[in-house]
Amino acid sequence: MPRTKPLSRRADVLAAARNAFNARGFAGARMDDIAKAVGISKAALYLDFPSKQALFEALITELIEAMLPEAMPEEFGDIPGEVLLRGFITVMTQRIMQDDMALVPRVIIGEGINFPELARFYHDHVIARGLGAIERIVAHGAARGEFACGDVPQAARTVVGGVLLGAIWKMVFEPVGAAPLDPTALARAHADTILNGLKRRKDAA
Amino acid sequence: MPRTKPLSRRADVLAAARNAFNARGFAGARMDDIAKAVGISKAALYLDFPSKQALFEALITELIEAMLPEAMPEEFGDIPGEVLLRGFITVMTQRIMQDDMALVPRVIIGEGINFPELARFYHDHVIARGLGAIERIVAHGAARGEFACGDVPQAARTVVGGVLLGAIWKMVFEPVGAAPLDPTALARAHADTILNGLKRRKDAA
DNA sequence: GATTAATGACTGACGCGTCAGTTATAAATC
DNA sequence: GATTTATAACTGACGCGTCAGTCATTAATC
Repeated sequence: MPRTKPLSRRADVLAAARNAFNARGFAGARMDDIAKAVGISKAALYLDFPSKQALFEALITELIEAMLPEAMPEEFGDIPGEVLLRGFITVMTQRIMQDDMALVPRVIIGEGINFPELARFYHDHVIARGLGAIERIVAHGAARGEFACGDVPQAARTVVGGVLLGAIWKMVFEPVGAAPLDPTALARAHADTILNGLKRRKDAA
Repeated sequence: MPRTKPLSRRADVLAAARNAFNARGFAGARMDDIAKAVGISKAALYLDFPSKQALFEALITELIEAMLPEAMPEEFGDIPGEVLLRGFITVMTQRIMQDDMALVPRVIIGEGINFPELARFYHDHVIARGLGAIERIVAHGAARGEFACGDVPQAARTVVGGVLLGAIWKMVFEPVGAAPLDPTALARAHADTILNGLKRRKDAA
């Protein structure tokens, strides 16, 4: 009927797809429902996306790209490692627990077997880059004499693990009754634990 | 009177189901394939399990129950908190990264939306109990003057997060090319980071 | 009237679950 | 121990609903 297609429609479709895949998973989501949510027919979806899988991959890829950390500076200069690490944890936590982003890790974990390219993409662009950034921060702190760390790569995994658990908590356990986690409080406490450790310090904190 | 069915068959079916759900997810797994793997007809499956969903739920529930930690002692006595925590992290990591167990967290995360009872069951019996045990250990260490911790519940999440990341790494990222993680090394380094923190200690470690 | 956006109706494939019918075995009977 | 009977275990084939993807057609615009 109408001839001009609104430029915003691709975004509308992706938003509806996000809701559908979020609520039912890839297999459970129906193209008809996505179309209905946008207010168009299912056939019109296929004018924008060649298949359900393509729509899903486009959605997740765009979400991942929107979540990517901006490039970190080459040199950290005089900034203390503690400041850098706290900042990184805070930003990462806030980003990954944002309402419209938290589904990404869950989807990657849940559907990664059926969509290995997505899992690899997420690993290469989010996980590996996040780990790399943390490793650089820790190395920077060690060079300044602030930090002492035996296994930097694994310490970076400890950092990422706590953040990831925040997203999983929000998406998997809160819906079934677990107490909500506040991203800010989580980030601060997580950073505290990782920086100071559990063992009592006889030196000044 | 009638012919008797082998007692081991239920276990065979569950093993085949584990392979199928592991490889293709709930929606992707086919009852026919599971039956074929066991060497019986699909209809025979329905003599043991009333539906695909029931089979899936039985499998995951039994896996969770097999993974449950034995009850912890009421009192920790004179055992140092560091020893308890290292031991707990090691056991937890080894258990969750075992070949036939690692699919459980992935499945809970991935299909939890469609199976809220399973998500709740896993939360209540694995996550909450694990967190509780860690909190008790940390509180024990704090009472002995070994530990100092501002936010015990969140510190427990930092511990669990690193372990969970190990399982996710193994199930999601290793299949797409990431370097394998050794559970023992992971557990030790994770415990090191959490106990000592990244900041250099002026006191003796 | 040519072109393009859009759709409702349709199809093909797939896979869960079912059922009428068969087979194997244990017990009862001779 | 041979024969019959009873019955649980098992199967092949198929019904049925669902849903991704297609197509003939309509309507708007130029």
